[in-house]
Amino acid sequence: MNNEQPVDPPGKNIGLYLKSLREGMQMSLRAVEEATDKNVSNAYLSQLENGKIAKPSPHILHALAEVFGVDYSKLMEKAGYISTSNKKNFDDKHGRAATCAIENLTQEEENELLEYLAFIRNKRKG
Amino acid sequence: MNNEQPVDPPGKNIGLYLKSLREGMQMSLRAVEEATDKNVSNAYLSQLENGKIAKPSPHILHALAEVFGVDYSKLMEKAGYISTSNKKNFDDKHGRAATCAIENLTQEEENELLEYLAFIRNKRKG
DNA sequence: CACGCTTGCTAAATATATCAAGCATAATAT
DNA sequence: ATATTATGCTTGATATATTTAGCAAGCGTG
Repeated sequence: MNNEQPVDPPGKNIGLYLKSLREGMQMSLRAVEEATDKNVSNAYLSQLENGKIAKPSPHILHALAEVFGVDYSKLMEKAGYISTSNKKNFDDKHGRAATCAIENLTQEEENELLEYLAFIRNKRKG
Repeated sequence: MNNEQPVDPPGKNIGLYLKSLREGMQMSLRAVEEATDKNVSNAYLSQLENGKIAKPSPHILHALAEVFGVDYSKLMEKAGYISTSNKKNFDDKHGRAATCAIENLTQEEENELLEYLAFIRNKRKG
């Protein structure tokens, strides 16, 4: 049996994720550096986004999570610090639905996203 | 008001905690090393216990948590990766409806939604 | 005592995260 | 056109995590 993993290069997952977050916010690398109060250098963020960092420290992830307004635990997961089973421990221990990938939404945001999701799904058909 | 923190020396808290755990289990440093499948060397554990390590990687903490049968998040907290306020975030942030209505996204959809979310959040700031 | 073995620890070596500085190119202003 | 700036990226340096090898003290046994 061929058991090869999709061979995610070590930090590729979180890298692309962080990049999409930053670009979504239309922030430059240096803007993020500023926003984190210099806690994350632009150089480092670049390497991070391009999958050149294997194990970024939680402090870094925490700073970025705050800037991007996403869940710390989400970044920890993408960084490989919380396997899915672990995530269950982290999150679900206090009774939260572990299945949703986009977390930390206000009700309003959730509504808007649902609307947008409908839109892009529809668009695809045509 | 006297606001002094107990000035915990960097790794002292978790060090003593780990040591008490290990001794409680009556395991030698090398026994723990074995139990973690060599994921944590005895030498490193020694330094850890004696407060000589500032930021042990979550992987290490995870391995130890399993051996000692304690909560990963507990160790993460002792290591300073989850401040008490963060812990609240970690655990009960989703007190807000655990109903995440946005589920079953393709990777592509997720990325698009994240981008859009970033956009509307940014827009809001004005 | 001498021998093997265990234990906690440390020193030297290696690996990796992180940063400051700088490069190249594209955009923008003068 | 040219100077200025913004942006993404690479590089060289430093700090620190983590490992391998090894020491010194203790312990039981022949």
